[in-house]
Amino acid sequence: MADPAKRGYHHGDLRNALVDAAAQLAEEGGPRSVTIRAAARAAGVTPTAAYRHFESHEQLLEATKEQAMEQMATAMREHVAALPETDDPVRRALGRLAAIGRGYIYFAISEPGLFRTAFEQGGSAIDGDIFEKHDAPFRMLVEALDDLVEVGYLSAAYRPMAEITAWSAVHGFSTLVIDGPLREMSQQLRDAAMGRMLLLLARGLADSGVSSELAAAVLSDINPGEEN
Amino acid sequence: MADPAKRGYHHGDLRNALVDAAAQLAEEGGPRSVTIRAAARAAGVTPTAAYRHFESHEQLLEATKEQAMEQMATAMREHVAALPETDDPVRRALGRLAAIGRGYIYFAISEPGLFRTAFEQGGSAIDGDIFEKHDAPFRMLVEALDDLVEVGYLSAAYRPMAEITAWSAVHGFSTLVIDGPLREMSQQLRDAAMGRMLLLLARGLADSGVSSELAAAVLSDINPGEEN
DNA sequence: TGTACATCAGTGAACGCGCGTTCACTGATGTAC
DNA sequence: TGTACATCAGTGAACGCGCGTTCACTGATGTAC
Repeated sequence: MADPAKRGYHHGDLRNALVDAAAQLAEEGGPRSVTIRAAARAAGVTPTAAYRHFESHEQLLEATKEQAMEQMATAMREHVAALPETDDPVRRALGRLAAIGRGYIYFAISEPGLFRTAFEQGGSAIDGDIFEKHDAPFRMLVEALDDLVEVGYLSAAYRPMAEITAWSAVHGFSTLVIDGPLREMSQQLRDAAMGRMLLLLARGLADSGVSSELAAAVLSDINPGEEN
Repeated sequence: MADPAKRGYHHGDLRNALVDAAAQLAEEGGPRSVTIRAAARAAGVTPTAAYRHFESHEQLLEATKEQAMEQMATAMREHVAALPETDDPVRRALGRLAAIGRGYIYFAISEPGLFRTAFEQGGSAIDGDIFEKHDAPFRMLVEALDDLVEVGYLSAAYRPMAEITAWSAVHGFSTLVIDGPLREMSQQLRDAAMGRMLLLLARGLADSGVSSELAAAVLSDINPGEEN
């Protein structure tokens, strides 16, 4: 029954097959391409069959969004994991923040269809209290910022809502680059712009006692050109 | 012939009427709602008639985007114009940058459909050289940053590509708030978050010689609660 | 000032498309005995 | 181990929808004489 190789009249794992197909569609054509009919077609099944597993088109899209978000979180974690080791806790914390940002941006650039799908209007909101941090990528960001405080780089006075600023900058950069007016930038210029942005962000977060040369040093430490 | 009140068999100003109708549709339902048929319907005309003025649906959408962008530029200019006068050139320049950002964000919040339409995939790109600054809102930003250098707040070393950082932060904030996970934030929290973001941005841009208290002072000068 | 006529800006009907969704159905599966 | 049968997961045909676009057309406009 749980044998995925088995394909007969009963599919066995149609729900997952539909979501995978939908993610594939999203990857190629963004959220607009995610339709019940197309997903069913790709899964080799009648459109009606999809209604055994999803009540409506909206539910399929919702599931696809979640999958896209998971793929994004995975990509980000890989960036963090690839960070070179260091004994300096400030460098480590700052490097981690930058890696999170770069992971986010590179995912958007390499998988624009999935990125757009993940943030299509009406995803899960961070409701009411911002501290109910339930999304994986968001949680990573929160932890990185907490780390920066612990380590003495970010003063407690500037900590509140810092995740929103960091997130806004990185998210805005991503969307301007994939959909917006920065679309036709060369990769070289784009990487440079990203570096400047992460640097200004790090400077904005730095405690007054911290030299801004530190941020510049840490950020230039990490070679940004190895990806995509 | 140019009498707009005249409505007979010949409309007289159908192209503009169609774009206006399309903008109205965009305002209500975003770019997806902009269709030739719906615009023609709203203008009281047959779909076919639209083809006298636009070659395709895509052209109508393009014209609608431009209109949305113009409305946005107007809203931003109003924010800048409403700035209190001051003799301190640094305060003036910094205040102007913040007003531009607030204008951008408030437009997105009060006219999300138009905002989404303006930035729908495939707008006019800032091609090749970033210094071909042909978009009105973008030009405002460039000028504000140039001002900040002239006035001694932003050092020349951090000037290059600073517009991208500023734009990214403000744009990202806007989209996260209208479409993304910050959708359900209270207005109060949202305004506070925006204030923090503009403050961190101003700190990131500040020359090392400039006290970060200045940025805080300038930004809190401007009462952010009067709008929307 | 009047008229013939080219041009222009609309109409109305129709096409094919892919979509979401519903209906009555049927073949496959697994379980009770 | 075999069988009857309920349940489950599909099929296939059909619906109505709004869309972009094209066709042959016609009424209104403006201009040359």
